[in-house]
Amino acid sequence: MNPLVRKAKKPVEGARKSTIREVAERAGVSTATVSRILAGNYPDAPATRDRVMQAVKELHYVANVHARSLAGTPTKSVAIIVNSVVSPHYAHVAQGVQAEAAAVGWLCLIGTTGGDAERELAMVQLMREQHAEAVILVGNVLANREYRTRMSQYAHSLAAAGSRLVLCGRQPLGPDVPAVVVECDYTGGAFAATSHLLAAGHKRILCLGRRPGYTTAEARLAGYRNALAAHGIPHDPGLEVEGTFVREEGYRMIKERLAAGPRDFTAIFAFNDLLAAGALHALHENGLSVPQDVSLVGFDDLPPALDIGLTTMHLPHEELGRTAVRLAVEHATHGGTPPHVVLDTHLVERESVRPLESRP
Amino acid sequence: MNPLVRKAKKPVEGARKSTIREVAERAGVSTATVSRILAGNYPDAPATRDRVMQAVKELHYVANVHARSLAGTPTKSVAIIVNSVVSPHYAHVAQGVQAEAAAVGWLCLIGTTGGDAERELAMVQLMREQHAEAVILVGNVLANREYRTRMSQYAHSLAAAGSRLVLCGRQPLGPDVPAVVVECDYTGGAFAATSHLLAAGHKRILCLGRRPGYTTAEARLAGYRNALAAHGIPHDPGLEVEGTFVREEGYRMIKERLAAGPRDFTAIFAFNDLLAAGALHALHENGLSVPQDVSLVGFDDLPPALDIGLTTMHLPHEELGRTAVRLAVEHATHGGTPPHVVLDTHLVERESVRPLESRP
DNA sequence: CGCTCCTGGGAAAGCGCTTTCTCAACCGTG
DNA sequence: CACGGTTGAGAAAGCGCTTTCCCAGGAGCG
Repeated sequence: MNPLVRKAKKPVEGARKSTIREVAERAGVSTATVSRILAGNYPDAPATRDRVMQAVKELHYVANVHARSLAGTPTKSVAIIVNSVVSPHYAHVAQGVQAEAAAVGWLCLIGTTGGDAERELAMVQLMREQHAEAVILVGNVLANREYRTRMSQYAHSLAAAGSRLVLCGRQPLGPDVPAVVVECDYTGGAFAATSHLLAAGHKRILCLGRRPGYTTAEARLAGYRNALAAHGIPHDPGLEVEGTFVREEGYRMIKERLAAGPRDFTAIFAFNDLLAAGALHALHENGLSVPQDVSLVGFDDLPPALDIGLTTMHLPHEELGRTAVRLAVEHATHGGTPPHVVLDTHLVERESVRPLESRP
Repeated sequence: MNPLVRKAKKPVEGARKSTIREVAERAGVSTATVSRILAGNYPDAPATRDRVMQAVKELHYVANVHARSLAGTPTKSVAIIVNSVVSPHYAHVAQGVQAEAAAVGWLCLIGTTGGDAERELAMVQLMREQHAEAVILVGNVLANREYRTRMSQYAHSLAAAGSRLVLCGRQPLGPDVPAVVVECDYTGGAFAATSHLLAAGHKRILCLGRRPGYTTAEARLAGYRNALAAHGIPHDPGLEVEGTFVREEGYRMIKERLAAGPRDFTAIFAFNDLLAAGALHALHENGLSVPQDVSLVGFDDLPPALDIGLTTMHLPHEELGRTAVRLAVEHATHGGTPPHVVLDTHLVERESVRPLESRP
């Protein structure tokens, strides 16, 4: 049933958790009384109350969540599933989710997939078993046919169980799939970033991070192309460099390109800041400086950006996470069609762009 | 009882989770049979098996973890509590924890404290209710008397319940407190970092991040002082700058110091990379460059380090997390005295240190 | 052919809690 | 002093699952 392994092993010592019965006995009352006093929603005599609290303290008693859940006072929780926690974008979203969950007293479960669709599906399944109020999926994934089908199924069964699937920074699965969607305007952002470069007079703009089939990459590429088109610049596929969204790739892309022949671009639009950082490194190694020789724009406005003075598109990462759980909660409470919100992005100007001098 | 709020709200629609009984009825068998077939640990007739699996599929059935836990097949989980997920160090540790947990099929719960001891205690309590196999506490905290007492109590009651408290990158609470400890050799690392600067001929070394009462800061300060002493350099309290471990603070420290008077140091040892990044920024603003004018060493070897070419102490962040859960598991299985391991650190040389020219 | 031995599956007893439902005691009133 | 209205607390019924314990039927044996 469950695709994730579960090894069974016995603890070596007979460690025991104290039960409500033991507390009741020690306090000389019934379990019902203990339960009520702990819940604090019932008239209670101070004397009894004290005795119970005393027993609780002495026994280090904590209620068993599982029993409590079964009996009708479930602990709410929300699950977040990301590629990796170390990637700044995911980390920020996770932070937002965690913060918002904590604010309403919910627990936060977390799982990572390493970018593997198979593991992601398994994680969703696991979280479904946990009866999380919402399962939040963040970011990039290769959205092929089979994946969509399976994920739609999960969305449905999650919804049938009163939970929600939340897609965060990811395109909707389809019109009839009951999934909450919260994303940023990637296409618009990419449009703005590219336009910024175009406004500075750049015409040969390399873009880094093309990745067919991956939703986030495709959205940015679309924005890039739209901007070019809007400025009447012919679109050159040779300027669209393929690769994943990691630092090393940015480095590789530029290194290889500069090694391959004379420089045929005056600016770079990197699809994320990591890529930009890697690219910058490669440029420096080739004696090129930013923005003197090459202008550079990133996407994300995450930690590396500030350190390298990168002009970049700011994304409301943490807000993405917060909104995800807020929306999930609201939707679970009020019902209706699953919301789909698009958060805005804006350009943050630092020191990596300079107008292109028009040569006479 | 529970210090965290729990709001109760009713879902708007009658969303229902299917139960094992419904599956049993649909398949025309008893619940016992369904349970056994799902567990797969019992001889079963293929025909029955197929009927059951069919029903499971049709009903989108997933077992209720809570019921299952109660009935004796608990889902194991491990909880990690950090200041914040966005801080790279915590993120890496969390990644390690998550990965290791996933490897043994455990669930990973996460909570953040924002550096507040009160919230940390509340989180431990919450995780205790969840019956996590281990509660992992990461990093810095103001370890005052009251905090220690309370945390020791939690350690004891966690241990009494067959769980473990794991302190990650934090000093032990005391000899008789049943807590697993895994940390890095901060003092040794700080010693090495400072020695590296000393070996390059620097004698006036500013150190950034003094913070009395905070264990991690104090360990680094001790290493710094030890190194100075080992080289017979008189120890100047005026060179120990106080502040928290964030970028802005590093910037502030250097900015204020340079504004206050002539530069009285030739090198800087920052207690973490964020501080170093901030300091670098301030140096640049003052027309000082690294390593030409000032040598700089950081601590952590986390993302900003690579981008700014920082020579720094490498810490095995992710390994810290992995070890934490591994140790907790082992200790829960085999018992004995709680282990205490210290992981090694090493210097990573980049381009931020240069030998001091001895002026004639 | 009568016996034991497997194999497959049902009944039912909990796991630890919450929550009706019930009831005893006690209060103040007319 | 009898009586309705509080207040405080117990008994017991589940919540959804796992797991003994138990039993029917067929295979294998002497």
